Amino acid sequence: MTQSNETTSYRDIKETVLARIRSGEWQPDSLLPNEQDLAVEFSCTRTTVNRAMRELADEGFLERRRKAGTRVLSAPQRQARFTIPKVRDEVEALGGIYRYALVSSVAERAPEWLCARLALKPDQRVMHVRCMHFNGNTPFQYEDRWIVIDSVPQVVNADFASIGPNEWLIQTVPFTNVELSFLASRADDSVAAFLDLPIGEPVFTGERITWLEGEPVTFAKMYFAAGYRMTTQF
Amino acid sequence: MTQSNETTSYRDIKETVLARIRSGEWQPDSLLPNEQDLAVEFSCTRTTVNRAMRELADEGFLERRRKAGTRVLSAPQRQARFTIPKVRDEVEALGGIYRYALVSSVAERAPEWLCARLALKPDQRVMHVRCMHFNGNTPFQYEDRWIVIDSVPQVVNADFASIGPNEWLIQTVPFTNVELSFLASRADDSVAAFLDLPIGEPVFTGERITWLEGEPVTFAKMYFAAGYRMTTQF
DNA sequence: ATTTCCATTTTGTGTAGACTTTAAACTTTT
DNA sequence: AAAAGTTTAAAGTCTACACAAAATGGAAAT
Repeated sequence: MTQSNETTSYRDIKETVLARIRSGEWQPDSLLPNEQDLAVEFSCTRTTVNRAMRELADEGFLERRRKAGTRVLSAPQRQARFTIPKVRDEVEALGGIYRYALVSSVAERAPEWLCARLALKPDQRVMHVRCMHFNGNTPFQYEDRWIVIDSVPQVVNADFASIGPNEWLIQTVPFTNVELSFLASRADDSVAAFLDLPIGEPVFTGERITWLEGEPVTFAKMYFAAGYRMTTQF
Repeated sequence: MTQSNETTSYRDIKETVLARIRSGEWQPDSLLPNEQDLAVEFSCTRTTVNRAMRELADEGFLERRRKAGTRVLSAPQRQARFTIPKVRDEVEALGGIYRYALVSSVAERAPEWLCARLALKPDQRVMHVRCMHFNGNTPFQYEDRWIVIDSVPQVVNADFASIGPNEWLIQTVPFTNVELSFLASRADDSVAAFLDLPIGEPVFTGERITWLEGEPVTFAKMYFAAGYRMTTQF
């Protein structure tokens, strides 16, 4: 059969299902008709229904289990998707001019807390890079980063005066796993100085750990300037 | 033809493609073979290749355009997905015992800043609910929330002494749009008192605005206890 | 009453093929 | 050249059907 312009598409099905959930016709926890029945109702194939339902499940509205069927999630486990842009893009999206400055770049023995955090051997060496990201002349982010030399030997030759460690890493090593955290920390004297804040001021802070096939690659702390907020819509 | 146990599945294709990207075989910005050719290479149908590539594009690794083909994204626009659990679930996931306490619940005229934030008419009335969420006896989150009465008339009869406003809203009104922000704020005297912190301490703070088909429903500020961090892995 | 095992149901994924939509690339006209 | 129209390649989506895999619910065995 051919796909006429009156076909029910998987998009239509998604919308209809969502509408039924919102209207209360399909209550939370209730079991939905199976795919075959829905295919009949929407007069399309099961394949099309399957795609619609699969996507709704991916998006966190439904829960599906073989044999058990599909049910409406009671607490719509809606997930916020935060895009993690590169600082440069973030600044430029604000209409600002991105500027980068290296503060320091030293090879050193990994401090104890870092060994614990990344499961490093006691004497492993790391490259410790500190740098600033500006929006024009205004501090935007202060970055404090450690890169595991054993995992990325080329790092000893990298020129972090001309390129930020994040951009360098992205184009140099791939990664397979990331752990990303956000928290509120207080500005210690160096953070305060770099971000031009009073000491003790609240600072929105990100921490990022990156691995490549189980090998720790880098740990970064990112301190954002006053007033920063991370926002998403869905 | 039937699906033997030696079939290449869309998962295999995804893995292979990712591996090729990581190994550098397929450079950023380079154009990939078209679906038909890949189907031949993987000896499967185009349908299967399509699913693999579509998902990789959804996940932010590829960019696809009709006629133009599929290319590797240079800056893998990886998105972090934070699940936004209900406080109760979050506390229970920590192995704690969730306890809830109402602080106050008053109907009032929306303050000016809120009118601006939610695009309310000057004299619209809102229900102002303040409450605490505990992990055992330890403060976990202080919630300061406003609910637009015109959008949710039933709210005037809700008993927020026995159920938290968030749980009540979830089971009462659906929503279509959400804006969620996170920031670091400083504890003012009331936040400090509720969370048992010194005044001025950094507090990880969430703000959530919810709409139903364009109508503003609620604005919530969530102040998290000291040491809170929001984490995700991918 | 409890555990083990099995049939059955429901989703998951694949094949094969066709039509649709988009937009890049080419061609013609102005 | 620049604009407008045309061709065409690639992804997007649907049909129709088949077999696979999981897990539930009940039957059988302990």
